[in-house]
Amino acid sequence: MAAEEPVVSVWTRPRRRREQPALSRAQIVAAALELLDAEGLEALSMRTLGARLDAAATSLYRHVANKDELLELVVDEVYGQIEVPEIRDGDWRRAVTACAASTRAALLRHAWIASVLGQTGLAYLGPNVMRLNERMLALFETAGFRPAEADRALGAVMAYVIGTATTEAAWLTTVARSGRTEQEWIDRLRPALREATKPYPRLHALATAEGGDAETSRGDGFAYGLERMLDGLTARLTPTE
Amino acid sequence: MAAEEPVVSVWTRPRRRREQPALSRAQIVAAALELLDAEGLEALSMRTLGARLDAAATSLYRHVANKDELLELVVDEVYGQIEVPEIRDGDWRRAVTACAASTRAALLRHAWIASVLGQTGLAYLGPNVMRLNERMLALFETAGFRPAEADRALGAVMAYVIGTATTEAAWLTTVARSGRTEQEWIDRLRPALREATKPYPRLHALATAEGGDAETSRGDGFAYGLERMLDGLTARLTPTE
DNA sequence: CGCAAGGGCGCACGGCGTGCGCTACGGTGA
DNA sequence: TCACCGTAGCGCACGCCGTGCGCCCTTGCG
Repeated sequence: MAAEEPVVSVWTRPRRRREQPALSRAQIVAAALELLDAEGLEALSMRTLGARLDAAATSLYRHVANKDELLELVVDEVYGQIEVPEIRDGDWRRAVTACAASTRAALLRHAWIASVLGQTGLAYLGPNVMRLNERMLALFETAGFRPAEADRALGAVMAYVIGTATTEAAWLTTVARSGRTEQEWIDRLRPALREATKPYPRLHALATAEGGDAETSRGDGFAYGLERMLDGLTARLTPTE
Repeated sequence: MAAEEPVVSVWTRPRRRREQPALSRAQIVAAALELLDAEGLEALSMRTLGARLDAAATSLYRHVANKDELLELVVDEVYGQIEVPEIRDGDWRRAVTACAASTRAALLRHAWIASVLGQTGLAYLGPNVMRLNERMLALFETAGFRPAEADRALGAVMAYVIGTATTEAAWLTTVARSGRTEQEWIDRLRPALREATKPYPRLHALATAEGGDAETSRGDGFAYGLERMLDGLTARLTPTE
């Protein structure tokens, strides 16, 4: 990583091609994403990011206005990883469920994003976010919702997914900082939890109950709430009376 | 605010009373909350907070381990503002709806919290969070859910509320930074939005449609999703067949 | 072959969180 | 009454951070 001998002859000097200016926005965003995934949000500084790219921190500012803008770009990159399947056999629930799972997976794969969503929200106009929203909207309209309600329905599902994933991501970040596996961390936390929940009988009962595998338990919880939300939305499409 | 003449005689020197040690954890948390509400997350530094309390930054560390811990305390304080009503006439939906509205209101009243939830989540053991969870759990159990499912149901509703409120809070933070009212900001943004959504017919239609009052529209969206979630949960209590 | 454009960088500024060790105050036992 | 000691408050300093400024060198163009 350290720079080589500074003495370089004219012949060995690396020639920088202007067509590939050694630094590009795409490269910077990719490196930032990699660093964030590997070391978390607080590890991302313009200096360390520059070092990863063999560049000075200030060089980045030729390609990115500031750190906040860089984060917006990285977030949009993550949204680009979310898949929206086509509806098969008119089964829109299956499609929405798959899309929700893909979103949750993307957010958990990049758990640092939970801290960033509170700043950017989804209000900005990144191309991947727009494309994603358009496709999801199409999905709900195909399911039978009129445009205005499709928007509401999409918002409801996404709010649930984001709420779940945000909470999970925060938890996973805490676990990761502890340097242990999720199960180890839980086992280690359990005595304190049992003690702390003593004044609260219902929480205490839950804390005492056996939990099974932590990861699948989280997945089940996510699926449960999503099912309920979809049940409620389905009822809007097929009035029972 | 500036310190007075440094020359003080023995007689005029202010006497510090040990019974009220000039600084207390509660005071610090209260001042931090005030500062966060007034100026946002990035305005909170240990130095400025100290200045607000006529104290040096490092003095705060006698009462608080570090800034992260301080934030946890403030978050718990906010959760203390959430009200959980009793169930009247067996109408648990009304109670849950009121509780959800109270939660949303608290989160929007302190919009900076959206950025912090991604770090702390709800996994920590603050007394107000515990009390709140216990009472909400009781609410769902009274509604008829068996304990394990009551936990899931509560988690689902809270995830939705947090997801909505987080997104709204991020939006409100952006608006606040612009120094304009929400409506002004929307009107100003609309041309850019219309332009950006051109390649996406469905988004474009939504962007072009008249919106009515922004704040009530947000409230309606929140109510819509919550209703759907509660519909889905209700179905679990009263199997149709 | 000279020149303008612009990418990369060294430097510096002001601000951050926080560890360390000193000071002085006030309650306590002799 | 007085010496003592636990502890709140603070000044200083360290190593980070984001980022503005102005210089230099490369490069493609006329």
